[in-house]
Amino acid sequence: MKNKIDIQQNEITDFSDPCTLPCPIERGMRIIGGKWKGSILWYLKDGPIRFNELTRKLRGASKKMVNQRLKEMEEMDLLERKVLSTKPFAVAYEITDFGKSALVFLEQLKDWSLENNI
Amino acid sequence: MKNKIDIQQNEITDFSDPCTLPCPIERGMRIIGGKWKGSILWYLKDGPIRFNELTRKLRGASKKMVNQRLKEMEEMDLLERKVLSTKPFAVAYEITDFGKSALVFLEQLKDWSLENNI
DNA sequence: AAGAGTGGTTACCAAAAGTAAACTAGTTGA
DNA sequence: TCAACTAGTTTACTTTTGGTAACCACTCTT
Repeated sequence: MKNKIDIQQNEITDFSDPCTLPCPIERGMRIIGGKWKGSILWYLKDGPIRFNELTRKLRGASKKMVNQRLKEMEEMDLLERKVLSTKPFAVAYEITDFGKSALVFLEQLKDWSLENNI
Repeated sequence: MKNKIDIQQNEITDFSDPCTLPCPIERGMRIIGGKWKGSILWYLKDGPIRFNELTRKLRGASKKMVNQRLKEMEEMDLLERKVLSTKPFAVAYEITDFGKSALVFLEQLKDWSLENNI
């Protein structure tokens, strides 16, 4: 995870960097709000999932996309990539504690979606 | 707001249309998750705001962007555009009940951001 | 009359994001 | 040996997004 820059204390205002955005909602959205990110985290909540399985669940997303998102989310410490020493080898993606902390509000988003027929 | 298509009952799977996405989290994200949308709604929660004021608050967003987002959000019934008959004329943007219903989880997102130093 | 503020619109351009399809390389079962 | 599955990577292409800057009509202040 990138270091946060305290925008109260200095004048760095590079708005292309999510960490310098003034609004915490905006900063949060840049972490969790990307295309597919929320869904991926949601699918991971019940246990590790393997790459192809995840791609199938996220119907409509290409392999490249899924892989890109997974890499980003691993860098942000939302999930972990684990290579299983099975034969043939497999890779499982597992949610981290930080990732789990985001589930609270993803659950609310899900409820909001369903309640409002979105 | 677009009509929801019941994906349980038919086989329409146009994934470019948010409404046909299988995951409610993904559908919700397409409504509220865009760049600046969350912040705009958050700034509107304490009362109507005028265009230029909003643009100034959203430091880093261009007039064009703000206007685009406002139009989208008006179409989605998240907010209302009201022309005030003052001289010179002014425009105020006001949050709707539907918009207010999203504030619950935006608040959670804000807390999550602050708790995790995002 | 000039300058600033209101709320935008427009044109142009660059960069980012997303897509399908082919390809890799190793393993396994028929 | 061949097809299929694992987890991707690469390519080539199209689409979307976003940014700057100029412009507009109107009004108010100086």
